[in-house]
Amino acid sequence: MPELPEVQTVVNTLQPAMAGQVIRAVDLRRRDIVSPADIDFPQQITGKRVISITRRAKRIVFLLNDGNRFYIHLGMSGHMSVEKIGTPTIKHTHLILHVARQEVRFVDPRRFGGIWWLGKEQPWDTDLGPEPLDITAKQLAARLAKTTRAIKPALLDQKLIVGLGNIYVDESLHQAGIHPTRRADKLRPAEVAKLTRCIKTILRQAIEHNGSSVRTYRDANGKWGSFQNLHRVYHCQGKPCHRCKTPIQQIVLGGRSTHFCPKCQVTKPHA
DNA sequence: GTCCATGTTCTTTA
DNA sequence: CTAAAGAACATGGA
Repeated sequence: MPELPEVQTVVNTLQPAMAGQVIRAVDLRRRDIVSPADIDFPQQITGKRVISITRRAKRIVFLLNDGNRFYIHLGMSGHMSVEKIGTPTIKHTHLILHVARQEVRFVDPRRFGGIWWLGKEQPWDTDLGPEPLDITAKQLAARLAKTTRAIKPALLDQKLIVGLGNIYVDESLHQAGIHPTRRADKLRPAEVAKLTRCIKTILRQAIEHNGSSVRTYRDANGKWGSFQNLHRVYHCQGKPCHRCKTPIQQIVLGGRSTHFCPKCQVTKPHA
């Protein structure tokens, strides 16, 4: 469920429930969702105050008053929910934090997500590329120039740029008029500039609409996002392109379902 | 039963 | 050696 806009929305909805509050009790129902495995996570966070909840890439980062940090990654099926005390738990509820007069829960059926303990160490995100809302066209161009892969799998690579997943790569490439199979290192500077602008526009709009609920995604208050109603290509195969009426196509690229307009998204740069 | 899924990481191949 | 392609992870819904 989670790409940058969805994770940002979850962060935004967790903040009122948790920021400045003490974690009074911790119920970790599956220890194996915490990395590294030898950390006593409940003991580390019980009684600590949550100073801030922020987002880096698709990670939800918690800073505690003792300087320790940890992050939650939602994986494919993870979600957070703020509940009244005693609300019946659903299947696959792995963690319950008792905060103020509420419970903050982490639920993840497929368990691709989890909790990572960071401690107080300074560098912890060196494996991640730059944030898409901050990146310049020049920066993105320099990174794309280093790979011969197709632009779509390149943009999905979190070492190259973070935050984008299958939905927002397809939507961004469509708005930029770039075919997903184009070689990343063969894009022209003007195309990369447009792509950079389109990525930012799409992500900002998606955040305004509280993300895309294409399957089961909801924010921590159980509210659905609405950006799925504004998708131009993702899951729109067969429907007429918004700009040229050509039916949207769906192919498999890099093992991922990929949606694009065969007319608007050119396979070769203009002469 | 089959196929597919908003993600990441490990293994295999070239 | 490196980069890229493919498989794997675990569960549920169509």
